[in-house]
Amino acid sequence: MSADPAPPQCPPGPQAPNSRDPSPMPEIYGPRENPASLPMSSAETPRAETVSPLPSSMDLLTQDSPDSSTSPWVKLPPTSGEERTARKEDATQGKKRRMRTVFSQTQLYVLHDRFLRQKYLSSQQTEELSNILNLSYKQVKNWFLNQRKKSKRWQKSNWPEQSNTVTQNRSATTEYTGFYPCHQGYLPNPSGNLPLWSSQAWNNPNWSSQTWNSQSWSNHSWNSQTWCPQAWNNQAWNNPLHNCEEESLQPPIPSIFETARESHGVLQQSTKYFSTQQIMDFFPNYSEHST
DNA sequence: CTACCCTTAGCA
DNA sequence: TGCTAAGGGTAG
Repeated sequence: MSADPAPPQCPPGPQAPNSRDPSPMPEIYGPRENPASLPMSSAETPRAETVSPLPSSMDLLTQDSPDSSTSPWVKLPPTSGEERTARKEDATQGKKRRMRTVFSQTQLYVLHDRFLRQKYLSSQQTEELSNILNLSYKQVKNWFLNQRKKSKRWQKSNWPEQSNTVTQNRSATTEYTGFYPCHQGYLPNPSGNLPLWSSQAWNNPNWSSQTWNSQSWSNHSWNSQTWCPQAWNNQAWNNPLHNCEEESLQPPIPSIFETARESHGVLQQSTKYFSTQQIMDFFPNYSEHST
C-alpha cells in the first residue's frame, strides 16, 4: 500500500535442510549461537581454520579496534570484548540480558559486499555466509533483515515523494550502498574482487560504520535494481559468469572515495584492493559463492 | 517454518 | 544519543 519496494519473499528457493538454526525454541541467550560472542567455534565448526584466515596484518588491524574484541576472527582469550557481553549477562543472570554482538569490520565488510549483490538470501545462502563469517545463521539473517530495513528507511528519507510511485522498476538513480562507499563504484563490477579500505580504514577504530553511514549515504544513489530480490538472486552472486575475472585487480578506487577522504579525513593514502585470491585467503569458503 | 515489523537494549 | 543487533509477535 505504501511505498514499500514491494518486498520480499524471495522464495527461499531450494530450502536447505537448514541445519544451522535448528533451535525450535526462542533461543535463550545462551551460547547456542556460536556467534562472535563465543570463543569461536569448536566442535560445531569444522571451519575453525577459517576463523582466522586473515592475514596477520588484518588481525592487527582489528586487534585494537573495539569491535575487534568481539571479532571471531581474532581468537582472543576470555577477557576480550567477547566476554564483555557475556559477563554482563552473567551479572544479570536469569535476566533477559540481550547479547549484542559487535561484528568485526571484516564481517561487516563481507556482509555488505554480499548485501550489495543480493538483498535477499535464501536459507542456504544465509547459512553459507554464516559459515564463512563464523556467525550464526540467525545473526546473518538478522543482519540482512536490519540492513534491508535500514535501506528502506534511507530510501524513504531520500525521496519521500517518489516513494509512493513505483520505485521498484523505476530507474531510480539512487542507489543504496549500505555504508561502504567503495561499493558503489563496484556494484556493476562482476569481477568479484573486493575493494579494500586503506590501511587506515581497516585499522582506525574510529572508522566505524557510524563514521560513514548518515553522511556518506546522502551521497549515494539507490538503484531500484537492488531491490528486486529475484533480480538479485539471479544476478551476480548466483551467476557463475559473474566471477570470470577474479584475478584481475581493480583500478584505483572510484572518486567516491576521494569524497570520503575529504569529508571525513579518515581515509587518506592509497586505497588497496584485495584480489579475489586474497579474499579467498581470508575466506576460504568465499569461493563457493563466486563460483 | 520463515521473513517481516516493531521494539528493546547494548555499545561507542 | 544514535546506531543497530537481536527479541517478540505476527502474517504468509
